[in-house]
Amino acid sequence: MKEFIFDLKNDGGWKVKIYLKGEKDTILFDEFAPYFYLKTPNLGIKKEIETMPEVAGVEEVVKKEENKTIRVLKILTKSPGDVIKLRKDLAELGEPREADIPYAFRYLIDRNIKPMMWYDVKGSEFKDTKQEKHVLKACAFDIEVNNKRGPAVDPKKDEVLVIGYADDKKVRSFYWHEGKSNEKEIILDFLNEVKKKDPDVIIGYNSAGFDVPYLKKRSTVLGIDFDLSRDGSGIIIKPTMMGHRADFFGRLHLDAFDGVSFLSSIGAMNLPKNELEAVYKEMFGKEKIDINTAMLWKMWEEGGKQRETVIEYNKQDTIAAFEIGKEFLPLFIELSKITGIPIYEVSRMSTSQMIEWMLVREAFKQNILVPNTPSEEEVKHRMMRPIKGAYVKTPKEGLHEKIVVCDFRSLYPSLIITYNIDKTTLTNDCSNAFKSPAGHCFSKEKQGLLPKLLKELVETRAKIKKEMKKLKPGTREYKALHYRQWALKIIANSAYGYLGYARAKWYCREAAESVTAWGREYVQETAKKAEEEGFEVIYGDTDSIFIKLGEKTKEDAFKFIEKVNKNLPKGMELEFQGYYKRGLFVTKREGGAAKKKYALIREDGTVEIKGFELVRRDWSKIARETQEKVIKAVLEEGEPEKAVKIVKETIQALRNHEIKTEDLIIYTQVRRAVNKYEQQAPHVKAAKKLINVGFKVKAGSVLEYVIVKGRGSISDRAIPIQLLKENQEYDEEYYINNQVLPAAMKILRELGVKETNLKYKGTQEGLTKWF
DNA sequence: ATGGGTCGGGG
DNA sequence: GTGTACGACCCAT
Repeated sequence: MKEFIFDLKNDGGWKVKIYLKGEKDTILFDEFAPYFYLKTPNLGIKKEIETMPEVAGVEEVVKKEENKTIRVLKILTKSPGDVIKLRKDLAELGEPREADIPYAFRYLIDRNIKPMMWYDVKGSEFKDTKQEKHVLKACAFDIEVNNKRGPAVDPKKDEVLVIGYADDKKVRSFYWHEGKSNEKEIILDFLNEVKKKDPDVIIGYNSAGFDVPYLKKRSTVLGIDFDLSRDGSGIIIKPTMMGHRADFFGRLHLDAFDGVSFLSSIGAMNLPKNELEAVYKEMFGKEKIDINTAMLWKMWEEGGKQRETVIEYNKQDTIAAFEIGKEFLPLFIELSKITGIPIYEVSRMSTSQMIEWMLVREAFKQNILVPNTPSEEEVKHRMMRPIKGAYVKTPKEGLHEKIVVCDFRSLYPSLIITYNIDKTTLTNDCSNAFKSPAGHCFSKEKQGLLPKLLKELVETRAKIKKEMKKLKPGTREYKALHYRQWALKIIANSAYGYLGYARAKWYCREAAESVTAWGREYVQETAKKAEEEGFEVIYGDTDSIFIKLGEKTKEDAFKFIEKVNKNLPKGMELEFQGYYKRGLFVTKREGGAAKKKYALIREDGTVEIKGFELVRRDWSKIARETQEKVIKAVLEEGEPEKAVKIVKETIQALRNHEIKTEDLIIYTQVRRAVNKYEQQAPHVKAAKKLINVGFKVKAGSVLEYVIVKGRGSISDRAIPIQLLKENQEYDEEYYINNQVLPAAMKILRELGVKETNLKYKGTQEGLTKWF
């Protein structure tokens, strides 16, 4: 029967529990022995190890390490957990190896099978078969809870007010109706709705960090069994370094926030805040209602229209989470199929970790003994010695017109493949090797693990791109291929990062250094050629150069690109990236080095901004909005006059106290018990003020505060909005000097505008002193 | 300057 | 899971 692995977990002993989907859903229990290796000079200890109670058997096996053949002990254990114990107990007798590979991963690697790939499954035999499409049923949910006691909501005390549910056909709201239903019933109704739908995927937004753990704990208080699994095995919530993970067997818990974080981490999404409202707008261009969540309980208590607004807000959040989650699902499916890592794991993993698991798979195929993950000490040591990075040409500061940007297509992956750059090919013997500008040699004799992997990724992607050209954009087939090529691109582009990733098993400083050294050479060489051709090069970064056309035309630029390409090695290519009518370039003052900081405007008026964003939510809306307006005005006008006017008007409005409180709120989270802070930061003091009047503030609460006028430090004057009195005056000087001006000056400084020109009223004086 | 502390989403 | 992020920014020194 044609099936694919949708979920799997350790089921105790030597058993893997696998959720198979296909024509019908089945659960397969497959036998698999947990094991690890011991590299030891004394293979004779085999007999002694065999007598240990956790050991099920010991074999002497041959493995490859650093191109040599070695003999190691393969130790089979009675249960997966025994590996942890034994790797500690046996550390004195040798070096435990491959003892940190999760049981389910080990199973998938050793059986050479991947989740979401279709197989002809007979018993526990998996035979490759033609790929079919996945039909997965999805739904989303979102909860609102009573936050009357303050921002620290507690499932032991604060009731669930609304649960929103959405799938592709239906949207429902479960909420309190006095006299009609109670809290227990709305949770049961929600569970019932999920049971009826029997979804494969349950989507939420920060649902692993909040909604699922909250509902589970709240249900315990109410005496309900809150279970979303398909086999009654419950919900497993595990605290992690940051937030939680929440699993239920047989269904995928897709936290759309993980998807957003992932896209942010690879630079595919760049929002100041990854909050649902902003993400939804960015991805779908649609607005949704937003309420001040600190006031949610009040709106609820007021009833009538106010309560309806809360229900509508919840409904829209649920729909937004559903739509966002559905966008990520095909990407994660493809990443899972490529890497062989289950979807939930892949959705929470960095690209370096994905590369690592793919290398582990490749090493297994080649019978190579996998290197151990470095110790924390070694990680620190690696991080202390940064790798010399890419070439960044100090930009010619200020405004420029008529700019052509060209870049090398997949520069780093091309270099790794072309020069066989890898930990496993690094050699002192430079006779039959590529020698990098950094002075390291990489053997030509045998293809390295990473170059092999990368070549496959790049070639597969090229094939897919070719197939896509035959298809109509927008069709289902086209979309499926689009996600596959995207996933391949994401992984290929992170190969360089892996070489310099301090926690990597195949970390190789020399390799990483060589990639950037070759990269610098190609980019600098190209920039030089451009100047020889009479272009002015105003900026260059990693794999791109920005050239100013001046008296030349776009066609001249195309001819130049063609000329460069004639002299590049096979697999490398310079491409035209875009044309911009104007651009603002900045040299980051801090640290002295030139950094990625520019804003460009296209002919159609759209703006591309790099490096300016005020990314954190502890900047007020007024500061962020002013900065955005300033950038746009400068690029549109080509001079700072309009931007200066905008800033001055904002400052005047602040002085006149015309700015809404909403635009002044600074959001910061307290991450621990408030009395455990050493530094009395504004949000800590704000939290203390709340506690003093009886609000509960716990680790995890987000403080919303405004800096008001009065005595003492900024922290002393940070007032949580719950305690803000009507007509209480905000500290306009703080908002001018610590928020609006720093934000605006990040841009205007580059155009010679002085802070004093913006601050004081004399407009005429200011305008004459720009340059 | 540098290094240690803190943050992120949700209500 | 046989595992525990990470990069940006703050303040204090």
